[in-house]
Amino acid sequence: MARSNNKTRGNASPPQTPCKSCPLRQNKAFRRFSAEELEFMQSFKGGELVLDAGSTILVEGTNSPHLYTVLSGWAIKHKSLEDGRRQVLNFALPGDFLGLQGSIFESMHHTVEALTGVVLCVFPREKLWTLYEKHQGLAFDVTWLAAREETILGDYLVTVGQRRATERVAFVLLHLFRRARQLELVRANKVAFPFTQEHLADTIGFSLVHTNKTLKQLRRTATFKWTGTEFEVLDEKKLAELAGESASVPSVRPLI
Amino acid sequence: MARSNNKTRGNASPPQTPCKSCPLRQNKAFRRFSAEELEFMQSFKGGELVLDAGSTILVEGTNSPHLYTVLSGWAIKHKSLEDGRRQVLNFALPGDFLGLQGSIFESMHHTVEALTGVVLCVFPREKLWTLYEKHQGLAFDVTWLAAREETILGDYLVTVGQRRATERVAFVLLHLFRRARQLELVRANKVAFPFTQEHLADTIGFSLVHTNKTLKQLRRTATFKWTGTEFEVLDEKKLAELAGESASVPSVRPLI
DNA sequence: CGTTACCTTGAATCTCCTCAATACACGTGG
DNA sequence: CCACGTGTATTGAGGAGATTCAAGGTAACG
Repeated sequence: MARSNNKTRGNASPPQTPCKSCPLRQNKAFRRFSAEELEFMQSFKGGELVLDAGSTILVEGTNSPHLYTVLSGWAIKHKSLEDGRRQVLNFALPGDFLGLQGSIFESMHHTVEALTGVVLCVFPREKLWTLYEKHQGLAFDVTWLAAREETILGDYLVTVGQRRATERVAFVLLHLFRRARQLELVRANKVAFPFTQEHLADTIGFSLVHTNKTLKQLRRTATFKWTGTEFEVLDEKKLAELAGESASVPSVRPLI
Repeated sequence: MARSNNKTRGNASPPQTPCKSCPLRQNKAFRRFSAEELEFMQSFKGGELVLDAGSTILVEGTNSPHLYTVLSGWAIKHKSLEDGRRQVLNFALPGDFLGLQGSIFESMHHTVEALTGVVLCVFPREKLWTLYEKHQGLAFDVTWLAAREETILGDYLVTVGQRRATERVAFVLLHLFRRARQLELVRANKVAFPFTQEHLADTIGFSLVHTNKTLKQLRRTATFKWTGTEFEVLDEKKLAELAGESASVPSVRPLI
């Protein structure tokens, strides 16, 4: 279940990263932008926002004048019921785009919270329309990102609705591992997972206790280790089998 | 659980409906298109496809050269695991857009199946790019539709992950009732629901038997009637309370 | 060195699943 | 017309799976 953690501290205007030399764009997972596109992104970008772990980035039911791209760090998207039950919808990693719903509808339909310290690129949402008018390639990219989110939510819905306990845990852990690997966050099959068993429980729709017992059972398969923050995959093939079927992680993607 | 039903019969080129006089556009729920937009939609539209109930419209893992808009009828979007377990992701009603994933990724990530006879507007996907280039308003609409799908999937994920049995059933029934009402398919609080308890079970992540028993329990609240195909709401406020919290149905939407 | 956050485990209970049987409506072919 | 098969809805019984409650353990941090 959720805990309340409402601090939102952060620094505006830290040392800026020019889009041309964006560290994320070095990664082959992101499609190459043209010079004009990069120039536009630079003009679109209103600054950077640095937030501590635990900060709230966007709030369900409210509206932000900004769109964000995660430059570094992890965040979590979730929705809550009145009595405190909480469902994690998805995780946000570097390159992920946040706040589109607020620019399209009257308000956000979920909350986004930083799991680690994060650096966000900030875009004023009133310029989103300019992007559609002047850079159709980027407009298509925005649609791409929305469609990808839809795909992930669909995979998670299948997981929560149909998979059994060990499958659910294996599926989510492997999915996050593979996303992290695509972003070159994995070294020697190890990656820092900055979330707790409670986050995992709220992702797969189980209680914390049952999630813990399922993890205990899964550890006997010796397909992974997860101690403290470090997650290590020992037998990816077998873990993928335990997950039932793995979620697709597109190999090339846009970086708005 | 799923049954296999692979017939795909249909008639191409039936009497065509010109976009200008599209019956759906009479409905105030859809935003008004400019003359140029209507003209483009007319040129974008490649024809109409009429399919019987049970027909498969799009198949997970494959790719279709077409995009579709539902002109009339109901369809269901679902994903299956190898052993036959099936998760319904969403329902498609008139005005809903189908096949975007196939135009953005290598293939569809879910299957779409007609629940009733349906009439679909057919669009060649290679012209989607022209839409982005020439009609940014429509491009934004495509993004809007993708974001709306994301919102609904998020609501369903919360429902399956966190709500208890009666809440799940009430939530989905009310959500579909309200979507149907927006499309003027509801007369005297009654609407034809063209799906079975098995479809509902696969939507909320329960077995058919347990779904049936939950329905029996819910009927005692006298908030609705559901006999045969007809669904009638008797006490919407109370039903909404039983659902826990209702999903948003945007009041104005685009019709691609 | 106490507090806090997170992880772990056991016991009792309840929710939900599977299996199995029955009932009903409908359409098809004899 | 009736007999039969099929799809859907309903109900009971027994057991697997998940929840809640409760307690204890460990590492990090001031």
